[in-house]
Amino acid sequence: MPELPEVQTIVNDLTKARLINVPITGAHVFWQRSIATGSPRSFPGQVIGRNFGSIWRRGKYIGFDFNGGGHLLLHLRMSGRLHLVSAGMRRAKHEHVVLSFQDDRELRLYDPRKFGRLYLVKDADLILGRLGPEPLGRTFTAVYLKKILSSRKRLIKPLLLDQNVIAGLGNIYVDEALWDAGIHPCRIASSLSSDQVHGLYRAIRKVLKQGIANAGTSLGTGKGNFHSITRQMGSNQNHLHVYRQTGLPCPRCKTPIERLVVGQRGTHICINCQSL
DNA sequence: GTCTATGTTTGCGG
DNA sequence: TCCGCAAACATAGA
Repeated sequence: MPELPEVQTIVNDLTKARLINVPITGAHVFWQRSIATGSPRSFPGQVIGRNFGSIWRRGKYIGFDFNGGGHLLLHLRMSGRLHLVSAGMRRAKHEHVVLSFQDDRELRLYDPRKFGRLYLVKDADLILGRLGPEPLGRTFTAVYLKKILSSRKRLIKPLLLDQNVIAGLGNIYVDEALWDAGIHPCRIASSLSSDQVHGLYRAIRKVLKQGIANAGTSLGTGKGNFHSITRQMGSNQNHLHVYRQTGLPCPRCKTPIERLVVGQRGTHICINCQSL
């Protein structure tokens, strides 16, 4: 579920919440498989008494650096969220891991589908080492994108979703970027013209920046939506051009948006703007 | 009630 | 290398 803009929104809110340097006084694991490294039973002992020195994002991972060394990494996968609540709050259904802080706040991993994972590691590269560049970072340039695409025979959409090529794109923002650049998701990556690669490069950065500016995309109506740590919803769902807009007119040419499946993922396109 | 889709990643077999 | 599929799960929506 959370892609780069949603994860960045969470990290921004965690930063504002001033959790840095607040000692961890308790840790409880209610769903063992949420802890992906070591034994879940040893998890509390490894974090209690420690505190975070910084909180950051890499791809779709949230990173917590411990003062004194070591990292706690979190991937929210499909349905994971973080809740920051006061310690007195009754534990809600699906809150599977709880970190308690000395100032009576608790950070809780809420994850109905239980795919989210916490990693406790000495070396973050163990988990993040294979990720591609940050699409909003300095190493992600149009030249890099052109080089990557020119050697690949895969379809452009599954390639953009590959975290080892670019870190952080997911289904929503790939559909939006391809529409913005006027590229069909089934184009062979190496077949894009130089102009199309440049357009795609700009589109990727544009849709991600817009997603962050809007504090993420919160789809649907129920409590399953994306929201940040204080349950604040994002507003980017009001600015989508094709994603889940099936049947609605294309904002550029009014052709109805169509839904298809590409690489087993629901895909939304304007067949007029994104011809094959 | 039943069926299907779901924003992610990994690992398998071909 | 690449692709398709299944699995890890629960819930919303048709």
